Amino acid sequence: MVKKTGEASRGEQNYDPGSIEEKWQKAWEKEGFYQAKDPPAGGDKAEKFYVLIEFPYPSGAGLHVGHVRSWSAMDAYARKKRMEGFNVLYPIGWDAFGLPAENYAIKNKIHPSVAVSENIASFKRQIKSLGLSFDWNREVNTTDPKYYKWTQWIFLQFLKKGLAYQADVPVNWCPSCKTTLADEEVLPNGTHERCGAKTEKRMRKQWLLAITKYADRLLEDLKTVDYPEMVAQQQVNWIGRKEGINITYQVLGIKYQVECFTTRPDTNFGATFIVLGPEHPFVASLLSSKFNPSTKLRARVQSAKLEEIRTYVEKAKNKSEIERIAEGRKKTGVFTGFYAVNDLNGKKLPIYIGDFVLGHVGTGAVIGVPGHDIRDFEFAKAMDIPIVRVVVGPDGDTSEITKPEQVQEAAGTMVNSEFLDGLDIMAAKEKIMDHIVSKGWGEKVVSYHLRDWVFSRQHYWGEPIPVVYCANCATNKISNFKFQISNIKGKDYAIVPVPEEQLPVELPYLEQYEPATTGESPLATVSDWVNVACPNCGGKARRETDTMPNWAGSNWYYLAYLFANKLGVQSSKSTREENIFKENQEVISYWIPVDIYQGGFEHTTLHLLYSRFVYKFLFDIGVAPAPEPYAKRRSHGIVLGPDGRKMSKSFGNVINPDEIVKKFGADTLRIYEMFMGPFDQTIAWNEASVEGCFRFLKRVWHLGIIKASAEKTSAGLLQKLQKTIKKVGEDIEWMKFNTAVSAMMEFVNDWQDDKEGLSVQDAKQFFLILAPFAPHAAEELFQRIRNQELGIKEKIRQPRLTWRQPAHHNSVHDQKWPEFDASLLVEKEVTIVVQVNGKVRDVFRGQRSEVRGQKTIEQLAKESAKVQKYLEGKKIKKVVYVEGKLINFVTV
RNA sequence: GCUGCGGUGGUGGAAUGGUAGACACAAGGGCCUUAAGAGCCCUCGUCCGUAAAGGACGUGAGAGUUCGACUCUCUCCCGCAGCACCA
Repeated sequence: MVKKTGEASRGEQNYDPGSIEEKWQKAWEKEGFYQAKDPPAGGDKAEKFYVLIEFPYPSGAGLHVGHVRSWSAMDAYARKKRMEGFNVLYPIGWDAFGLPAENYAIKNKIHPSVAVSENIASFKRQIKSLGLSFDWNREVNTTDPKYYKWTQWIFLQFLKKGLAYQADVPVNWCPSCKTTLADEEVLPNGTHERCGAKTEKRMRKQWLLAITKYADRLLEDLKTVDYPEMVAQQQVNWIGRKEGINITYQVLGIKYQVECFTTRPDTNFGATFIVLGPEHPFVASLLSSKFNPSTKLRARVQSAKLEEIRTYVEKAKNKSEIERIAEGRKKTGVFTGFYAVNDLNGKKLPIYIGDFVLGHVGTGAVIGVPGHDIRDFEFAKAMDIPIVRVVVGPDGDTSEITKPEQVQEAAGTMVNSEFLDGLDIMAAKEKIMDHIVSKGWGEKVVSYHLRDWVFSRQHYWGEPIPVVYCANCATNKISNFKFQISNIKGKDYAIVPVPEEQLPVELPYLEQYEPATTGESPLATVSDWVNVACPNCGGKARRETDTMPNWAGSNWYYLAYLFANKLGVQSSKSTREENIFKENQEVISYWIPVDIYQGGFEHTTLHLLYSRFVYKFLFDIGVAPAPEPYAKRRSHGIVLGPDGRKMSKSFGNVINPDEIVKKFGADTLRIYEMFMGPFDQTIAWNEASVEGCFRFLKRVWHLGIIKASAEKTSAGLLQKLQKTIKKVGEDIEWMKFNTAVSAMMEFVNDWQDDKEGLSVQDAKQFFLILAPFAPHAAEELFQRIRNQELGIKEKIRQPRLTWRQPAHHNSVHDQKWPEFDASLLVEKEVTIVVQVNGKVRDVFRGQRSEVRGQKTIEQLAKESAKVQKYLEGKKIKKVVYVEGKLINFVTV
């Protein structure tokens, strides 16, 4: 834009974010202003502060205003911490492996590696236009071989410790696309999100990480960290620790025992049946051709009966999610013909198969106590099994249980239970557990909802799992053989880890990266990559073709930032064993734990739990310094479209941050996103309100130029300034960004109303507290006022900015966070509320020195006609007086 | 069903036991302007009262604790999120 000289000065009076924001962004970047300092050997004692945001997945859709919301807020937080003198680390990187990138690539016919680097470039440009104080020097990218070398290394450590293992697990299979699917690709109705075909479950050998081994610690250590209640509770539920007992029941007539897990052994005298899940091993052996019941039993298990069982089990196993939901909680089942015996009372318990019993929960077999468990009740009703009452609830009902609402699940007193009678259920539980254990009928166990983490994907765009399958090693058990064995199509293979010095196992560049129709990863088709010499015996071997899930790279990225520039310095030919974590111990122990980790609620039981697990493992192998990675976790609410719906292309309600920046500037966008509402709450976008924030900045700008040179700030305005400094500081600390902004708005309103305005010194103070929120405007105003100052004193005609060496010492962002003058906070004038029976009847204002003392106030209050009206003819029973605040007359 | 969070003007929200509705948006009116925009000023919970004064009611519903409750306790209703036939 070309301006005539004469207009320049007038032009500069107007707030024009376009003309200042980029200029400052460049200046800050040039100065490396936001680069965190690693602990200097023995020097600098600046306390560290690690602010972490969840690194973005660089999607093709570009930056979302939701990103902006949380990053701006955390940026304000980080900036304030910096101004308080902390050595702040606020890094960013890219979580770029995984399905979304692969799908985006398939859809747009761009290779994922190309798509990712394009998307990163545009994300970067967008992020940089927001003036966020990220330390770009530490950028990491999970798809960079230098990075995933260490993701693979971590996997090998798991393997070494036996915590990575293979098992047959059900996977989602799309019969139409002929590919395995991740859970997130299957819609809740059981169909494939891309093609809409009904998916199936198939068993497949997968890699698993033994997170359940860490369940207790993941649970226990939640007490040592500061997470929002909702997040901590969700993890507790997800881990789902339950103490109970596995009771063994002898099956009558054959040599077989059924184990049932229960948390309610106290009700065991009321047991009338056993139900096995369709996946239970007894069911399988019953149906297998090898099953050969004794002649005596054959009478009971007729082949017709077996057919019935077979049909039921087949049907149950093939039931889709939809069918189960459609059936609701209706119970079905089939009698096996077998009985087991309850050692407690010698009762015969018929054994059923029912699909409400899940194979993976407990022991996959349930002891049925229909009087005291609603599902058991429903099953008993459906199968016509007797119901026995063994607990009397608080309602004292001792009648026969015939209706679901009579089922006594909670608190009560034992009956019909021999030596337990009369006991409270909790006491009974203790007593019977000891009894059963001492008799050898069962053992106390802890069960978890959490299950081991399936760590394989049959997709292209992920970290290759760094192992090799070698048949020779397996058959010949070459030199101190220590490998796990994998049986593939009937043949044994040794699972040979790729030697650490050969990492990374690079993902080969593939033209055809679509999921293969064999159910294998597309990598399986690359024979010159797959076929490899066994690192152990040198013989012919095959690489693992599965890749890691998209969570793998995000498990440790917050550690990678700490030595981002040292990733992959080693030459690939080296034979030296490296351990980048060990080599960077000093840096890691300086920065860890993360002081505040900010991210979405949706990651609570996924990324957040997984990364805690991985970190604990790193701690156990001696490369991480503390038992928990994140000291504090906070989550942000979602930004919805203007229509109150989730932003989505199909609704056409997506707000593009670029457009807001273009129209109003980054500062307005940042302020609005912080002002829109409480940080952890879901809020709909409102463009009109964005304009309000723009108006606020325009006002600040205007006042900063014309009303910031008073000789002395008036007492009233000065006090307001002190209050605002205090409030803004506290609100940032409490992450109440919305009220911090409104406090500044209040102040600016007062500033505007004030005749004289602020003194230069006081105006600077205001720009300091504005700086974390509107970094560009605050910087520009701060520099202008500074130039003005210098100009007056030193007669330097400096048209621009005093950005001199050491440059950033002049920046508003390198000033000390202002302190408020507590003595000025005390209001000279106070308002005393006069209440009669708690209702406000009058209000006094006056000098604090005058309007004080209960006697004085009581006197004043009683003189008020408004108050008299309500006291007339009443006897005052009590007077409540709060100094400087209120007086309340309580009448009879 | 379980767990967690929430319910306050036309709207987003503020108020952590002491004047409910800060701040902002929307709406209405005015000033300025040839006009538009921008900016500035005023009104703005509901009802009664003539506009003022003044009054009554009011934070999902009901009860309780308290001199005093949006705030604490209990019961219920509704909404959101996560988990869910978890034995």
